[in-house]
Amino acid sequence: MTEQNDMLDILLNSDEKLTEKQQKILEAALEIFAKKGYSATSTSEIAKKAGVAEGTIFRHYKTKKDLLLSIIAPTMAKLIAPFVMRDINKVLNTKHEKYEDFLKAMILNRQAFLRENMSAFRILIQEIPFHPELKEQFKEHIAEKVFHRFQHLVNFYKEKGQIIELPTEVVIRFTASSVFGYLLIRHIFLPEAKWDDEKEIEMTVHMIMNGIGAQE
Amino acid sequence: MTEQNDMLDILLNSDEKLTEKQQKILEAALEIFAKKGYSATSTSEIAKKAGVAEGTIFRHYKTKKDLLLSIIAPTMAKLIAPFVMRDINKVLNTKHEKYEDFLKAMILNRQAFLRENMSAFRILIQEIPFHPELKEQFKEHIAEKVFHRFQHLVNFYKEKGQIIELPTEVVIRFTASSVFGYLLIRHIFLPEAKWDDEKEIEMTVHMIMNGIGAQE
Amino acid sequence: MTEQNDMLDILLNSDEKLTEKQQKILEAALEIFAKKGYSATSTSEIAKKAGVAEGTIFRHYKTKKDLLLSIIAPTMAKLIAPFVMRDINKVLNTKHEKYEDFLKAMILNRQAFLRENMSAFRILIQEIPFHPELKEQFKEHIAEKVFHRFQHLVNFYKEKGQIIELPTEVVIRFTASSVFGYLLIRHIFLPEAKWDDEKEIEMTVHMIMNGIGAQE
Amino acid sequence: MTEQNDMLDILLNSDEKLTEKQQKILEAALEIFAKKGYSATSTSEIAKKAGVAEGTIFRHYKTKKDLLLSIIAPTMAKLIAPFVMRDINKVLNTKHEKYEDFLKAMILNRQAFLRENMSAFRILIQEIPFHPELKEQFKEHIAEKVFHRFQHLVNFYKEKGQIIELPTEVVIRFTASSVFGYLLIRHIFLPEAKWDDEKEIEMTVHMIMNGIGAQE
DNA sequence: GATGAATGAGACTTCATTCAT
DNA sequence: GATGAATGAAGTCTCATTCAT
Repeated sequence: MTEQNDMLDILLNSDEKLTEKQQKILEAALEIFAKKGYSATSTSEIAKKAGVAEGTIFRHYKTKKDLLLSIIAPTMAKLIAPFVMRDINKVLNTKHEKYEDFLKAMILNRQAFLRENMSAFRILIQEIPFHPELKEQFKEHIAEKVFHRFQHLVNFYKEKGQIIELPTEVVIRFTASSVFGYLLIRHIFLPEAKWDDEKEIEMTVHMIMNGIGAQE
Repeated sequence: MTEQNDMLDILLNSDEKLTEKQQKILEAALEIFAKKGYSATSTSEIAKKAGVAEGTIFRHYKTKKDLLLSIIAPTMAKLIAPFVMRDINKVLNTKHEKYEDFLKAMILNRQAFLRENMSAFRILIQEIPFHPELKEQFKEHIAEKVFHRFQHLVNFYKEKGQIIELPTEVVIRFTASSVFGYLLIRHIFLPEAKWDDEKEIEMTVHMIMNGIGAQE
Repeated sequence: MTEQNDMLDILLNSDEKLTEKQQKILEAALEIFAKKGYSATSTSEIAKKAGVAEGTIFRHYKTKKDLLLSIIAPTMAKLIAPFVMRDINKVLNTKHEKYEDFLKAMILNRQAFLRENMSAFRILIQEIPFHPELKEQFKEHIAEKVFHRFQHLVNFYKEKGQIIELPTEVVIRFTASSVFGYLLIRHIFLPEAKWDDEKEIEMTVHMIMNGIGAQE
Repeated sequence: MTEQNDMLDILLNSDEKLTEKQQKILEAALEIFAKKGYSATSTSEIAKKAGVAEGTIFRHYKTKKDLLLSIIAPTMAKLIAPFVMRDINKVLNTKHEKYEDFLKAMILNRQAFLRENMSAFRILIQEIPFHPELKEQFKEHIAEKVFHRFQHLVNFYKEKGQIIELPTEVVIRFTASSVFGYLLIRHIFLPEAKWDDEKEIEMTVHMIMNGIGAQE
């Protein structure tokens, strides 16, 4: 309960109550962190791009790291929101009769999120390796929750006879790999190529289902 | 020819002709770069860990970036070596009757490499996003070569009727995602877990083959 | 016009709008550069003498060279100011009936300047040989302008029959050599000797006039 | 006596007994010191240009400063040689009936020297201001000797009635200024211009003689 | 709340010099 | 005699952060 409320807090509070300057700072940091990495970015550079004085940054964020967290924390939360908040966003719930349909819905939903949060997402995956606290936080609060939810889901579809008898974690890993593989290539490595998203997702889900689906 | 010789040069020259101190420097840099990232690592820290004077680093590597490249360049080369040097390493060649067998051989081969070059590999994937020249170099010299080789391979097995009629790049993406997904989780995210590699690879290849294999 | 305004800008802006610390830095740099030369002077030494943190220097002057230029540029400008700004400073204009009078006025005027800007002048002549851009700037923007003005002046007095028929540039070189010779020995080589400036200038001008003056 | 022998030593020893490497080092240092100044020149740069190892420099010259002195000391000596060694080089002796002839001979003689020792001469005048010992050495051992010799000369011609009644030091300063003025412009400031040396010297001497010569 | 001058620690790098080979 | 790897002090410059205005 409390945790979910924490999450809600983060989700609802972020992007609100922000001074215009604060907004500018966040935007500038977002852009530069994503491009050059946290360590290689100087606060003076952020200040310049944000059009504020150097001191102003530290009025709103006690330290440079604080600024990083102000970007990463809400992004983490939003990234996994659909998997955690069961009553709010029903898009990904077990309403779907088929694992296939669930996958499609999930990919579309998260792809939409990615599209609007590319920079923040980049920062998230680029910085996590360098900040043990972030890594820990990610594992404990994020990865495991999503993983558990997925376990339930996969088991659910297994019982329905839609997924073959492989260890659940293997199924999850395979599914996740295929999905992330597509999303990363699509949005990070070759974002400027022309993509027929619908068809690509279709094929991806198709291969996944072939890979782990039970013969009907 | 020349390109292959370049590659050979890099592969054979590296790790040789190195002063003892130089070796120490490389090892120290390798370790710290991997853990904290290039930008967050100071040359004084490297010097201390290597047990040399800070000036000594710059006798061997003109700049800090030079030191980074001295680690990354050979790693890139070795990483893709089996895909590029057709006559030397036959492990991955089309001698394999089945795509399945090829996949297994490749995974085992590259997994062995990863095991011995984890730190360098981490640095490679962690730093590429922050260094446009590296990114470019990676795309042009590395990714495309490997990709082309894979195209030939996949087409070869397609003609043999072992792979279903999906766009070649989709097949490659799917295969690569599944394989990298396994390797990353296995070696980067959860390296300390106990893994039955043989079985995991077995299952991974199995799922891939289900996903894209033609029904016999 | 524009050029004259540039010059005016430099002349009027310099020494104004300066922080107290900035002023201190300039003074310290001035003194040490003059004594030890630009290259042999360290920024830490300047900081210490100026009583500021070393970082403060670089807040005001992007580089050490910048600091040098902040000293040299205005000095160059002021040095030749009377020769360039015809309407402002009439001291050296052709109001003088005789070349002799013009010379005396000029020497006195520039000697006063030198007295108050010895260090900067030293730096100017000591550093120009080592900085090609300065040399170029000096030649193009300074030397030529002054030279042209002198050509007009000498021609003017030639037409008046006060100067014998030698090539104008030879007359200028001779005059300049004699004047600079006096000023350098007086202020640079033997500044601590006792000088009767009025008499020395009298004799110098006398010799110059004998050297190039027409017999009346 | 001893002093003259010292001088002789320097003159005769220099350029002899030099290893090939040593010669190379001297040449390299000469060139770079002249261009960039002593302080801004690194020993490694000299080593590179000389084609020797860094250590080799310090085998021959205990310190970098030693290397500088090895260039400057003989140059100083040679520069004033004709004024000091009365019996060896008679070119500039009082054999000349007229001050005018003496001047011409002297200018030609020293101009020849300058032409062959430009770099060393540049270093001499560029570095003296920054090295108090050099300045002292120059004043005591060089300037004064030459000055005294000149005093005798000027007095000699004064007595002959060839020079007007001005203080001897004024005459010397005026003569020296005119001569150096010519030589500096000719060889340092505008060396690439086309010069009719004979005519220029003619005019220069002419002006000097007008300036200080007695009417016959 | 916002500014930007000031800071001092520490970043990368260069340097003159030494010394084992 | 020559080398060049090694050094550590010192060089220039950047940085995150503070604080008086």
